[in-house]
Amino acid sequence: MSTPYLGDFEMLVALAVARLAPDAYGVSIQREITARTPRSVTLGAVYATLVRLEDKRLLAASDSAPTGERGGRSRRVYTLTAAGKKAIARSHDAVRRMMDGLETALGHA
Amino acid sequence: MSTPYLGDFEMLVALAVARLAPDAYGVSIQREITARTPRSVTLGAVYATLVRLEDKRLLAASDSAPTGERGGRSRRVYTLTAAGKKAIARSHDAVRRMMDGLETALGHA
DNA sequence: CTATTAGTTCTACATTGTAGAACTATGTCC
DNA sequence: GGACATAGTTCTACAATGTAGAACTAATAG
Repeated sequence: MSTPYLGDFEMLVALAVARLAPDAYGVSIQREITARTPRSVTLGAVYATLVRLEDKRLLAASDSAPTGERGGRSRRVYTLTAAGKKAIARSHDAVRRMMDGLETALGHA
Repeated sequence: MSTPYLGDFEMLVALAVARLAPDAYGVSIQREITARTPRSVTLGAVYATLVRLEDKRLLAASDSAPTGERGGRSRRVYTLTAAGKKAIARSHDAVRRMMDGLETALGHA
């Protein structure tokens, strides 16, 4: 299959990974999304989505060393692959094209 | 439930309805999406999504009179409700906020 | 060695995405 | 009016994504 389109939540997770690089892992991703959007996000949702994006090779993962803080165990850290960046671009592009010239009609100029 | 977030395909269908008003119906919506994006779309997918968006009161439907053309039977015509416009704005906004300042990092300046 | 904390995985289910076949209504032409 | 072509919609069935919450694991502090 060629580069897929991302689901809406996959899109947010992928963008969070891009923002947080090179420190994107489950907890920081959840924090980033809830901080920047009004959307409420559980950790379960984030982790499930990370696994799926990794399966599709849109993200690559590696395990970090423990942090030294109390409870600071090793993190599973994600980065975007080239295919991942392409998937973001394609998905966003489709929306952009459908929105083109529609701003006024929708009332949020 | 307050205004929901749209799935990625729901978003494209809702935007097509906005573009095509007041002539948005199954077939024209499919045409619009395939014309403006590289995404392939079956009619089954479009109709299923229209029903779901109508159930959620994001779209309102009415039946038109037959067109007079050969085979031109009555169409089920859709328009966006206020809640529908809000859902588009909310969904797009979440992505916009997550993308903010990220353009260069993703390589599609 | 017990408590506390950061982090991840598992389980289960709801919603959304998708394709293709079946069906229905309209007009044309003889 | 009845065969037929055509525009349009609905149905059926399943795959992928979204979601919540509980369970689990690994680390440090005391």
